[in-house]
Amino acid sequence: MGRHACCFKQKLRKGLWSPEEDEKLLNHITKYGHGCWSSVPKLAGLQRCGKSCRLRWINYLRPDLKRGTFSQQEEDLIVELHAVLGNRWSRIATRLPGRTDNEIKNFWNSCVKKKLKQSGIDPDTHKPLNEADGGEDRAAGKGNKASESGEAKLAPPASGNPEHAVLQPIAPLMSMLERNQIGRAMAATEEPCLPRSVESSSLSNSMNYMALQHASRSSNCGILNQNMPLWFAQNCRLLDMIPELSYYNTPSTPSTSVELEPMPAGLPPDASLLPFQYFEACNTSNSSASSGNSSNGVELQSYSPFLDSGIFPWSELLPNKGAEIHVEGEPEDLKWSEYLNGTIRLTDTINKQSRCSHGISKGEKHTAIH
DNA sequence: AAAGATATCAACCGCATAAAC
DNA sequence: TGTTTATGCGGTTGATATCTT
Repeated sequence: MGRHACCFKQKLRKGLWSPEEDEKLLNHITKYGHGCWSSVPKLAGLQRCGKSCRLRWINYLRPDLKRGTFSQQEEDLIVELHAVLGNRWSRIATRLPGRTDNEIKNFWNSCVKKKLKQSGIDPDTHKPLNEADGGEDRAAGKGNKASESGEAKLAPPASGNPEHAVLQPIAPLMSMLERNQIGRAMAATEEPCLPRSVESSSLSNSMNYMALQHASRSSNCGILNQNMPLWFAQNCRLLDMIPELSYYNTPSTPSTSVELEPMPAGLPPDASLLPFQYFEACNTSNSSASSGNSSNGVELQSYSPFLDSGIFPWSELLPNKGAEIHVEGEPEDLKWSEYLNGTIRLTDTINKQSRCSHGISKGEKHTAIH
């Protein structure tokens, strides 16, 4: 279809919106809501197509828009979400209240991409550039189905050996990990949204890779410092809380594409909203780990490639394997130790996210109406 | 100060898909 | 069930602003 039917009508204005048009649209929607977009221009007295009105409202006139420059936290979040979701800007935008998909897309294309490249990271694959140039870059190139559909490809260094890891600055990712933002960002993900076919070992290696880089940096000499075991445990644990990442059920097959398991029967409809309930404690060898650890009658998956990739005795790093999660505290104040000790109440996190993404009122209406 | 290069961002285009008929 | 209409999304374009030479 492409162009909306109303766009074929004559005398429809195109291009930048005038202040008068903005006012008309704003007044109309404020009074009556938008209803059917195709009827909005007529009702509002505008010579625009409905599509154009919708876009103008969503990207500019909506009162809950944040505008302004992106904060470092937002930037970090975008990078990490892009690594998981790819170019699904609308999905990413749902994690950044007050930001539009268009805004994020522009920010990515004009700023973040460049920064990542300068840091030696391929913005498409989130891999080191020198690797992206290699054999695998065909996967990221044009004509690649996955690439075109916006699927992110997480593939860290081929070798999981820290000595072989190419240490590149990935400050945004690491700083976010350190601030627990992945967990919070992903906690409200509606459904497992990674492509069904993803290299699971790449995901795990990616995190290993990130961790190793962090380790290298934090020790200033490429040697793990004494805090690393905890750090590793924390982040690896966290990944299992992310439904997109925890949903793989083939922990040990290296470098093979795997099909995601379907949602287990009996899972509550919104179970994917409960990532923290949908994991157990990271010991893949213990297939009975789910027993006695099911929340809402759900048998929890046992999977953690991150912990069994062979670099570290991951499982040994995790205290309270299979700890039941319950809570007491505001998510913002969550500490890693709380994750590890199982003292987080997931619903708090989700409710918080929910509050953020709905009914956002900043009290500040943007003033950019020309 | 002027010209060209680069960055930014609003808006459009076309496709996919859901909903209505 | 097939067709038409409406909506949403991501890619792309073009105008404007800013920077560099």
